[in-house]
Amino acid sequence: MNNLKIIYMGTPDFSVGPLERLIKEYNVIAVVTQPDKEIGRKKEIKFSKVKEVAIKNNIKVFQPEKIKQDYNEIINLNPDIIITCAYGQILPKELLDFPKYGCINIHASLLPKLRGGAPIHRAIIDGHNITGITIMYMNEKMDSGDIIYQEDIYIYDEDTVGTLFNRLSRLGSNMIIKVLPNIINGTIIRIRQDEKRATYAYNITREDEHIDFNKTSREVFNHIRGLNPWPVGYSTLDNKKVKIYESKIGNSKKDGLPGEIINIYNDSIGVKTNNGEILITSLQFEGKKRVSTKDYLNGLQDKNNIIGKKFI
RNA sequence: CGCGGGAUGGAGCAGUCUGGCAGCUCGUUGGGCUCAUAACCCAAAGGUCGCAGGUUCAAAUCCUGCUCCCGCAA
Repeated sequence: MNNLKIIYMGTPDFSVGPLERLIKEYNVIAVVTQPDKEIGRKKEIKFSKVKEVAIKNNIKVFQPEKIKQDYNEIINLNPDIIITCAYGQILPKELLDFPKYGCINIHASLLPKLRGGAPIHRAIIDGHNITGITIMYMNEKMDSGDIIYQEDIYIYDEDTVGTLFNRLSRLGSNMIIKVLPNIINGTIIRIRQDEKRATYAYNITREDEHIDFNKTSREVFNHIRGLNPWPVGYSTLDNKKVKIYESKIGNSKKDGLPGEIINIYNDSIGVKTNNGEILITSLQFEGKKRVSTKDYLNGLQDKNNIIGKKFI
């Protein structure tokens, strides 16, 4: 089994856990990840964690701009199986058909629900109580191949994308190790996805990051934690962009327009929503650092004059 | 050289334009009040004002250079 030649494809931090486990127990001959991107104000080029792990373990790294055209090097390595995890590109048919044991994907949702690039964010934003990991065969359509194995996990109110990310990454790592022997010896059952029950988790756009206080308190709460710690939801106050990191559901019945600040508490500000109040407990104004709402309030000359101001 | 904001006791900020005693809201410590308190009252400690140089009788404040942090855009 240690002779099994695995090629691993993944890009974000989420992909690191499974990669490390596979390196430990199998023969990963190459890692494929998205091309390096310029990051930040200074346009520094930063390697992804996946790339760093590969380099540290002396594993070859490929970063094709378009794997649809640029896959010969991968085939030349003659992999027995390709395992992907949030790689970010669709593999061409030639590649899908090549490995003896196929191409396997680790996806962070209970397929056919939440196909696409942002399943963890969408699971929280959409208010799901349960999500999980699906290990599946890949085909030419995004996340629609036959299911091999699934495990589920609860989503708690305390969860953010960050915490859920960690748990799902660990779960995915364990699951691929658990199920890989069965894939090799052919003792798994392929289950076709029910297309009628398919839903989609598209990548988060700029517009998706805008917090809409016309929604219910619960929806706003889910929206905020569904974007934390990345990319973080935002709104606008006094013509300044404000990122909103954390919130709680409030219970004030005060009247007001959605987005209006209706209460000031010790460590939060109460903002009117469609059906009540949301308490903002951690935020960041443009040009400033992230602060707790308590610190923000401490810095104001007159706390009370923010009452009635409106998040837009 | 992509655009912009910022650095002031442990935290968040005001003061900079117009140079003149280091200030506010918290936190910390001590004391008081209270059946009690995260509430209230009194007091104290705590700052090379990011770094380096310049102008001035005098610089947080004006001038020059630098470092670090952040928002946008990509």
